[in-house]
Amino acid sequence: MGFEFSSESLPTSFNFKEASERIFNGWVQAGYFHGDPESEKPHFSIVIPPPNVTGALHLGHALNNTLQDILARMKRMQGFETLWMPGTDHAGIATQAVVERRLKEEENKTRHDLGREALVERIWDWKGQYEKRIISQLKQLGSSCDWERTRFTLDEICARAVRTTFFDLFRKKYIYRGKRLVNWDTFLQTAVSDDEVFHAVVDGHFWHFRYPVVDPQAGEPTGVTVATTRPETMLGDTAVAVHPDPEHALEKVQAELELKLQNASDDEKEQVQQQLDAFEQRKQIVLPDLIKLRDMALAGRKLRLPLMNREIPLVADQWAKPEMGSGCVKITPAHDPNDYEVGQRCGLEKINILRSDGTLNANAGDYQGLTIQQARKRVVEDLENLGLIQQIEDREIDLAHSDRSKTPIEPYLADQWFVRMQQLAQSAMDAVTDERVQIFPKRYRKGYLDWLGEKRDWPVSRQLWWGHQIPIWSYACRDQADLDARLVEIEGETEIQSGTVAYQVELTAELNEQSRVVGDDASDTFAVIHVCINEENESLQNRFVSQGFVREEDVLDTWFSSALWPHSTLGWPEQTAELAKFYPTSTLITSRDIITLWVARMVLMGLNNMGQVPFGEVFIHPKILDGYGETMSKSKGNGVDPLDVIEKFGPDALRFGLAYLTTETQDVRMPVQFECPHCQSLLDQTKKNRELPRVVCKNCGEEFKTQWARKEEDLVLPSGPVVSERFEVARNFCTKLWNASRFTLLNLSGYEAAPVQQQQLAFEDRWLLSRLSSVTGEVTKKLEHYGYADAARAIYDFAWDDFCSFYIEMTKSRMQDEEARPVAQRVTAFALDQLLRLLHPMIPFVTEEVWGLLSQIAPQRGLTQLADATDSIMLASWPEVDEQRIDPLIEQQFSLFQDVLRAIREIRSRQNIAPKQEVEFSVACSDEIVELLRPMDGYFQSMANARSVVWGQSVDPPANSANVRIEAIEVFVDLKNFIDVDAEIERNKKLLEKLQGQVQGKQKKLANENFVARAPADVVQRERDGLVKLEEEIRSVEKALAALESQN
RNA sequence: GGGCGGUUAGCUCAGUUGGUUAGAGCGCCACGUUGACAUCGUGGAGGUCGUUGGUUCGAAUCCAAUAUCGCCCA
Repeated sequence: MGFEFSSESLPTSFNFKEASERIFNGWVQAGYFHGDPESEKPHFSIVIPPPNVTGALHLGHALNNTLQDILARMKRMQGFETLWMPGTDHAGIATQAVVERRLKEEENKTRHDLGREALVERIWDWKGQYEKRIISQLKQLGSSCDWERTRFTLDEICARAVRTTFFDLFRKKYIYRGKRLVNWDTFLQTAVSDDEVFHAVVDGHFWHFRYPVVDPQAGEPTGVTVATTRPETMLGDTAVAVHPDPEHALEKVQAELELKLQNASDDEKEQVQQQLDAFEQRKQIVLPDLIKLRDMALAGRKLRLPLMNREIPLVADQWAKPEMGSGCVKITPAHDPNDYEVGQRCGLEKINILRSDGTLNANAGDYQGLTIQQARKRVVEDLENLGLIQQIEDREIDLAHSDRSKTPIEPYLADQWFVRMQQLAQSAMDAVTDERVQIFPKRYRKGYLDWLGEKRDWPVSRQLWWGHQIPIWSYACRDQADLDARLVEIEGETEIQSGTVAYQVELTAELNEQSRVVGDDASDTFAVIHVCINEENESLQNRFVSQGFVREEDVLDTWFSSALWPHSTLGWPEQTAELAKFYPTSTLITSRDIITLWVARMVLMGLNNMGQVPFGEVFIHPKILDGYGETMSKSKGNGVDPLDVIEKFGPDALRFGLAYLTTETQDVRMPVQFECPHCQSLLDQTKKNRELPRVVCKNCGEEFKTQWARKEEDLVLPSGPVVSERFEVARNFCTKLWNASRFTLLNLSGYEAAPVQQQQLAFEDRWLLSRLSSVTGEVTKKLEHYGYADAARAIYDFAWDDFCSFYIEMTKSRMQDEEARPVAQRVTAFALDQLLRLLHPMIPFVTEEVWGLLSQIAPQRGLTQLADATDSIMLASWPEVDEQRIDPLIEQQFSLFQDVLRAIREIRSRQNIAPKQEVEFSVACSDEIVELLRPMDGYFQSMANARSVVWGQSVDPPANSANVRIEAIEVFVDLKNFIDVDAEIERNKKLLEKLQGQVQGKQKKLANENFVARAPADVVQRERDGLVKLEEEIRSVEKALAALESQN
């Protein structure tokens, strides 16, 4: 006892720099983040979407993890045994590409110079560095992950899960090998997935050339014209296509144009008409030939492919667009995705002309060994010499580039392992359809279901060294006898019999039947035996190798291991206590761009391996865009580093700011600024200055460097971090909370805990407790349904407006009153206690700090039941709604008080009355309202420096007065000494005008027979009542106006 | 080309089942600093809800078309 805080001991803002690490380490050391599988409590578990180890975290990660942490912290307080499983992802291609690029830049070496083992070792080094950095970032954010359990998708536990899964799928015949057209990065010599490809428009050409018809009949065209942006691909052409029904196809296009003409505005009409005329003209010329060619195609006629001098068929296929070019199109199935489809439909050969390094192979004949660029030039020259080039157009081409190497992508036919999706996809669709997995917001269901509905087999091979190497050993058999002999041998293996090894036979003839690929490695293989081993077993593997089996070099798609994340991290395939306790996990929080790549695959793998969905709910959160609506990225220079935000505003502000922005429908636009290192002012980032190596501060004129600084003279400048002022709101809120807490702590001297009787409560106490209960309910409900922004707003408004602006202001006088003080202290301490708990999930650091301070001076708190404060706010229970305390009547009455107070303040302000100058006011209102408001007299004094004179039904306004009317209450402020009569007249006139406008609107509405007859009775009545009130109001304004004018 | 979402105050966003002449924060303007807080307080100005058409007694809200921006898929 006797302890008290002095204003000197409490600074006026929370020093997060000093406190954050101390507080966080305290939590870790106490083991509060640890999920106990032996616990009896119900579980709440969540797996982190593992950030990839390519680089540091950005603001999107900060958002993603803040949202998870908010839930985890709330659930812990609600009494759930909570596990938030952390970890990182190896991100195969992305990480390998980064390391390879550095290797090239710094040592001018390729991966082949280093070899597989050494490269992988380097990538592990990289991973070590970045994983550390990422985890440190997550911790600075306050993430309450169970750090002792941190996993990595390539660690031993995850590797075992991958191996077990792959073996299982292989045994079930869900894994098979096939050919597939992939996006080939000739620089990195690997396939890249579609989402690792970006498109860029480049200047190019469109070459038109002519293929002669073999033995043309009389009246037939002697050749066809085709066009391409990649002339060298003609070496791999296996057909030319013409539309099967050119007449109808053209009619359709014409009909569309005519429709467009009908609907076109006058400006556009002319243009559309021109298009239509040109179209008709073309049709006259092209159509007869196309019909002939179509007939020739159906008759099985051939063309002669120049340079290669081979015959290729003319085929009928809808891919040929009769309205474009000549209406015919060359088909290169092995080097174009659309042509590949045509090849499949028409049973064409697929001739691969490329080697993996981007040079041409033996199938390219004389052009073998050239690069693509060289071959392009030569092919064009040679065709030119043959007189077969008809036209060369300049054209902008949309060209696919590899995101990793920034070089153009070549479509390339490669051996790939696939996962058969038929059953797996169906199971994942069913899980969402029958709501075992619920996706929020609901609109994302459609994309998930549509994508899975295609049931496209999943190509899982990646031509990389960084990843889970595919556990398959293959043996190529020369002939049937060889195969038979091998099979006998294999069948004899004990491991085959015991089921730890499985095998498949791939007959080359069957494979060719499916894809008919002509490659440069065409061998005399008769069949291939693939063996898969269920777990790492060196001696067994060596045995197969000694028998001539060769291990598959490729590794698995990263998503294969991520797909197992919810159960692999818990120890599967081992039946661990963690798995039993925490699987299925409760929810998954992620971003929308990986719903298909990741979420869908986790569902189907979870079902396959565990027989249960991996999570019951999925929440898809917004994306963070910059002020121009562009996604943030380092390459644009508009990326905000969460650590810069933490440095400037603190972790709580970062978190609260992000939660405050997480609405259901919107992505988040976040205008970005540079922070000047010289004067700390913020400079708006523009599309221009975000690309500069140095920027001049508009405020102080000094220069600072950006991430683009390379030159010596730029590098010496101090750097200006990229931040966003959108976090100011949250930072100010944290400071506000801190200061409200500071006030409370300073006023708790002599606090003694004791139960508070209902009748001891002051009017404002009951009001605050009522509001607190409502807000508790709202915040809880919103957070439980991912309504982060709503929850943040509700608690923000309550803390700032209700608690600070009203409750604390009102307790100031009670705190000075010996008699009223104890109850005021108890209620304030309780309210602050509850407020801290509600805020803790969003702003954990400042709430923990205040919690500790509050517990020093008020170690026991409560209204009816006293309880000792827990050591940490993390151990405190989540506030419960006390229905008994919700009192709508009190809230309504309180808002009347607020209205009157606001009216007095408004009059003071518009009359420019100095705050120190006391005013007198009178209130005209019913007796009931007098009853209610009179006890608040002192608060009008303390909060508006106003003294009441008369209350009641018949109040004569003072001669010199200003008035405000609120519903049935009219407030008059006596202005004896300081009235600005003209201003007051002006204001009343303006008000009168507005009111008259409103009356007219209502009168018009009520005069409308349709409205009166058809609108619901209560709506009509409301209009009538409103009209009466307005008319009363007008009368009082007119009265006031008359009084004022008589003064003048 | 298909799907999804956005378009409300200078900026960033709310706006529940259609029902008084649309809200918040920031910014702006005015006034204010001897104790919780200038990272603050009090007050004020500011928008007719992208456009067009429709449904309705009544539309920011429902429907259709259209413009524009973003994302995903092809």
